[in-house]
Amino acid sequence: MSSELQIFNTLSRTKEGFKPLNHPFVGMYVCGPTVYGHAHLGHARPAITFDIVFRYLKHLGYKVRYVRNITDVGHLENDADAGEDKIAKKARLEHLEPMEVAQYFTNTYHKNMEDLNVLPPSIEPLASGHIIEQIETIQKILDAGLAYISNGSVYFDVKKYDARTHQYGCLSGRVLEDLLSTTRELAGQEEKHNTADFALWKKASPEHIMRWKSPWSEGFPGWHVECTAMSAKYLGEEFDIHGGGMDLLFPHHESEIAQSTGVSGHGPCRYWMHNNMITINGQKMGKSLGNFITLNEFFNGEHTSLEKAFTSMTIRFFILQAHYRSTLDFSNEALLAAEKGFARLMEAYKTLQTLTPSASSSCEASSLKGKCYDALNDDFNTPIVISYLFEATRIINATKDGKETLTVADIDLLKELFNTFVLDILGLVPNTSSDNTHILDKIMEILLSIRQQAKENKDYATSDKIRNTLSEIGISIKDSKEGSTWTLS
RNA sequence: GGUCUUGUGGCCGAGGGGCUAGGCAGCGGUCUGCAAAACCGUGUACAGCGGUUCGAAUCCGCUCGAGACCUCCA
Repeated sequence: MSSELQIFNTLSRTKEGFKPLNHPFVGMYVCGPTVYGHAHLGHARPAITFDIVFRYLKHLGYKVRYVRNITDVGHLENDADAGEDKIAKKARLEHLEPMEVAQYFTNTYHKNMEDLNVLPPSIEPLASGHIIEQIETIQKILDAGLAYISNGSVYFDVKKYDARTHQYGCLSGRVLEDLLSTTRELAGQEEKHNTADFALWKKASPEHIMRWKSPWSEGFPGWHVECTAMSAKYLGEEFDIHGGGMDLLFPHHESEIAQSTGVSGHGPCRYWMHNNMITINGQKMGKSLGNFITLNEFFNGEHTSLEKAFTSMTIRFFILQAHYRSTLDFSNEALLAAEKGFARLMEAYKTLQTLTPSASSSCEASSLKGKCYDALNDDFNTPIVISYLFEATRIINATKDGKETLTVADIDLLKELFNTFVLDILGLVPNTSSDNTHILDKIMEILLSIRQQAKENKDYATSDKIRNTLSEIGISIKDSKEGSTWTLS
């Protein structure tokens, strides 16, 4: 490859060459889901974005430790139940143990991720399993004089922190004075010195069921400490990449920087990466807006705004067709287009295995590999990679039709291109129907030979009946000079 | 109101001072019993108005539109 990996760092708002702190090791932390609901399309974006980062860094030979947390405690709700944990609320409504709810949605999240071919992270720590570490982190911030205790709760003193020229707002581009004047007044804020201060520890109200003992009160950790405590525990006080959705930029990641700096004197990582949002009718798909479609609904088609079910690979391909820092607008039409495009790509992969080599190549296939590396090195530009893969697709199809020729070496090069980029790095795999594939293969072989016989006898009623009936159950037949092939849609 | 981002052909989306992005859809053809697929050909696209420049979709300014964050959110 001719270029080096460049990563867009939110902190500097520029692309920077990637240099790991301890070559060849790379530490990466990504904010995972809060497990109080089914994962929706929005959740698939960071998962797939950082799956690509994870896969590509490993492909480049780095030894990556990828930590992605599960938030099963600590997020406050902004409604009548203020102060009550989201997970606890759901549990009370359904008469379940909070941990039962968390476990249930963790399980479905894992299933969804597996379907999307998202590799599991190296470590997936639970917030509830790291209360002690969070208490220790809070204590260190108190010792540094950057937090105060108020009525059993502990708050981060943003003004004091900022006064030490640490610049609260360096990541999100905010100015503390503006924050102090624009932060909305909410109920239960009288414990804070300033509205911009954020909770490190919250004293639990009597009805709050998720609670732990601490030096300050029986309660639960605040919104942002878990990531600071767990990333430091598994990746050290400074690591390479911290990722998450753009909506977490402020206040979550800004506060993480403040907490880390309070503990160690510097921010937690070298590179901050943020994926953009998936929109629906131009608006962010999110829980609070109620305009989200869960991944399960995509897979089974049971949602009013979906015309049909879509496979997990269509979703993955759809997401990879846009750059991770751009918004991506969902619509049936866009997804249908992704579905067809993906099918064409996978069809070419299949065709590639059956190509007959020639003595010379009539087209230029050898430069594609380098171009794909260049695209990935340019801040993981997957849409550009895909455009080159379609160029390869055109060459493959034309060669099959006898309009272009390829040498054995070039065919091998294209096979390597597909194996490396499509399968390994982009993580796109052919849709598989079941474990009975080989049986299906045999049955189809028989059906196609009967149909061929019928065609030769000009018994088109029979041949069409076979084709149409198969089409109804999702198997499409393609006829060519060499015979008929079939695909599962 | 503050901070940040953004406006590309019917749709989704790259790119980003002079070089065809790509996919889907459409149209015309080749092939085919028919269809599908595949292949070939096919598009006055860069919100508007000014400015800088030999040259702007790309840089700058203004106008208009959209979004994100400021409150849990991927």
